[in-house]
Amino acid sequence: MPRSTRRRPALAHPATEEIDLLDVLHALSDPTRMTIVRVLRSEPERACGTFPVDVAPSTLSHHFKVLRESGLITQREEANRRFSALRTVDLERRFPGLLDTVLAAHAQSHAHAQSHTGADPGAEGDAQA
Amino acid sequence: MPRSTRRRPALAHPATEEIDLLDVLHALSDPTRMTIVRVLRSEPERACGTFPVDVAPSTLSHHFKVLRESGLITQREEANRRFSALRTVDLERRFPGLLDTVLAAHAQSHAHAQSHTGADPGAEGDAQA
DNA sequence: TACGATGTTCGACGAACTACGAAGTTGGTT
DNA sequence: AACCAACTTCGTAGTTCGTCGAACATCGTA
Repeated sequence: MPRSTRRRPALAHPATEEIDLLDVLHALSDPTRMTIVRVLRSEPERACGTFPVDVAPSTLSHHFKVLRESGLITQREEANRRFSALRTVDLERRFPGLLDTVLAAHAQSHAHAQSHTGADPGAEGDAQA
Repeated sequence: MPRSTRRRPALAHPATEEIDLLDVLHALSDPTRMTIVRVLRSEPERACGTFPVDVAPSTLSHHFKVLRESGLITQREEANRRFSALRTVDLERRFPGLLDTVLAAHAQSHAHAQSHTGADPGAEGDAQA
């Protein structure tokens, strides 16, 4: 008999004060993970399998682990699904303005020669970086 | 006889519009390189060998190459010295506020339980990250 | 000319990273 | 119970990364 209601080892998240900047920057420097973070910024939470990225489930699982251990996201289990959410409040507290600035930079980075069209897909439509 | 005054291959730098955010984030995610960038923020330029980092010359050279190719720094040759400088203007244009925010975050990241001492070395004194 | 100082380039090596498939776990459904 | 769906963990292949030492290039100087 299990000794508690949670069967899984319980997901490890760093405390807010323990979030390391270099870990965060490294986590964000991967295209797949950047896509995940961008999608997560426009939604409160989302199940792992529903992200517009094109990698195998096991690979995706790895990326979520990196994001979680860097402190960028939280993961919550519900039934056999795992929902991820950005730690916006914690991140804002730890590194004020960082997330906004980086994501704005990424958005601009992808506004090629079409800045006048005003067609910002905003995390929708464009998978990967 | 050399066909021009520059004997070396001439250093390659990405154009401002070509600076890639993920490359920048990756470049900044290394402790040694972050130290270099921090030092460079408080000075207009500096010779390679004068940075407070503890790695072999060849390793340092590698890090400078990564920083240069990511678009974070420029390098200028003078005699047998190579001076590096942050591309603050270009970076501000490409990714407004990014450098300031990241460096502020890093400074905060290292203000442990001593924020009241006012002893912020500010790129001086603490080698590495 | 010879030497020393400053940096770079060239392998090399181990560690870390990204990726995948196979197998396992958990929970809902038939 | 059998099955499917959603993920994770494990093992592994291939690549990239950070590091170093050895050798090389350039410039100023003894």
